[in-house]
Amino acid sequence: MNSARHEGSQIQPVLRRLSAFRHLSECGTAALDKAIRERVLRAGTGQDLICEGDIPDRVRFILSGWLARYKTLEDGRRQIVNFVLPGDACDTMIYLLSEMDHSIGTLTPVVYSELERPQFEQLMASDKTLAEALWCESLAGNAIRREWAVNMGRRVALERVAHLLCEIIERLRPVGLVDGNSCAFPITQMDLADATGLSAVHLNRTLQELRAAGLIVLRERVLTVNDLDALKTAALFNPNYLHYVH
Amino acid sequence: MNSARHEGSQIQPVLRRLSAFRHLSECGTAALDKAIRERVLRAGTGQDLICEGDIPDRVRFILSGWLARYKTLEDGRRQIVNFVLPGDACDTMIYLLSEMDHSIGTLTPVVYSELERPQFEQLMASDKTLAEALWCESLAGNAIRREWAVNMGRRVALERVAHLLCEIIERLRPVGLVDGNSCAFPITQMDLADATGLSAVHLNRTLQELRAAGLIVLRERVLTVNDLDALKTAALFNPNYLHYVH
DNA sequence: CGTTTAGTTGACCGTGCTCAAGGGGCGTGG
DNA sequence: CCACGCCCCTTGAGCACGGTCAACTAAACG
Repeated sequence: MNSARHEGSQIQPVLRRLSAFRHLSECGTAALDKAIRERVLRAGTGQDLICEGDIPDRVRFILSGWLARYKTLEDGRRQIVNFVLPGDACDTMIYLLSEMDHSIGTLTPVVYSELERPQFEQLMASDKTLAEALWCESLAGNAIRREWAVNMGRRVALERVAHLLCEIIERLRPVGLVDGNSCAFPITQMDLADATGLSAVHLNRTLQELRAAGLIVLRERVLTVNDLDALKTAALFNPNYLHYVH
Repeated sequence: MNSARHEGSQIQPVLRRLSAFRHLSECGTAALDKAIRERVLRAGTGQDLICEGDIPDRVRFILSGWLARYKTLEDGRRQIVNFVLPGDACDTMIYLLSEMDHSIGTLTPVVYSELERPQFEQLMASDKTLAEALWCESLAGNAIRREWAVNMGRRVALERVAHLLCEIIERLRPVGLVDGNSCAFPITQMDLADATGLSAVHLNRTLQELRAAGLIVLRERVLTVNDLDALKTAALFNPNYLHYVH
């Protein structure tokens, strides 16, 4: 997370992520670049960018760090319904809704850019491929949520955790955050538990099972997967739902 | 399901559903009406409108009947990731993606309208409030999927089934398919099980628990809920995620 | 009238949860 | 510099929620 020092140059993840959906024209790239640099902010771990019940009036792009969309039940049970990773947008057109139905909070220190509605609409109007890429990003987010429903409804704990790890790796790869077989993995087991619908205790045991099977190495906030195909097989992972074109 | 006899007049559900998000102008209503009547089709129970892997090239509006979005794992486990009810669209802008990541199949006989991409884009361009309503519909579908993640991850069987029933009622109500305390409920327990991530046996027992508690009456394909507030309390149901404006 | 599909019930079992305790790393304050 | 507290991870024991397998009934259907 050393991005804070030169945040102006940290648009890379967004460009790389959107490029996974559409080849961006120079004009679109320039417009995006300019809009994002306009207002770069940062937040520490455990802060909410926006809460359930708030009125959404702006769109954000994540430049570095991990966040979670989550909902909390009255009695405290928390469910993470999506991770938000560098390059992701949250959310295209969200200001059309009158109220947030979930919260978005940081799991690590985060650097992000904020666009007010008029700026964002201007951006969408500036370039057709850029607009399409943003729509695709939104549709792909939808698809991820569908896959999570399958994950929680029909996969057992081991498959479920393996699947989530495969997804994270395949989402980090196009934004350049996977180095060989490893990637930074800055979140806690509690976060993973809340994302998989498991208890923290059982999540811990499931990770140990994955380690014992030689499928993952996870320590000191670094995830290493030496045989990704084996992990994908264990997870029944099919990457089609990520909708990358290249 | 007697809609087949006079399908030309069955645009009501779509109008009513979109009106829940934005007041539609006369011009928008007329354009929508015209576009939908152009090509009305029907399908029997158990047919797929589109399958995982297919290339999406058109948008559909459901005029009557229930469908499910679902995914199937290699070993046959099925998960319904969403119900598609009368008035729903599937899906705004879907043709931007190169391949379907899930299937959409009928659970009952269905009457629907199909729009090719150019027609749909023309429709979106014809009226601003209509376009916004369609976007809201899409964003609300997103929100429903988030709530499902909470449902499957953090609610126990009884709460989970109760929550799904509350959601269905609150989605059927604005399209005029709730009559007093009752609505047609044309799907099987197997479908409900696949939607809640439960086994068919346990779903059956959970329904009986809800019946024994006096929370629901479900027989002969009709669901009656005499005390909806009690059911909502049991489900920890908060309707904010449906994003209805009126 | 036979066959299929949907719903129901029982018995048994296993995955994953709860409760509880303890260890290690790290930051903070005395 | 050390003590303390906090957060995160780990482990054990017991149990319950929900799954699996199997049989049976009732209704729908051809």
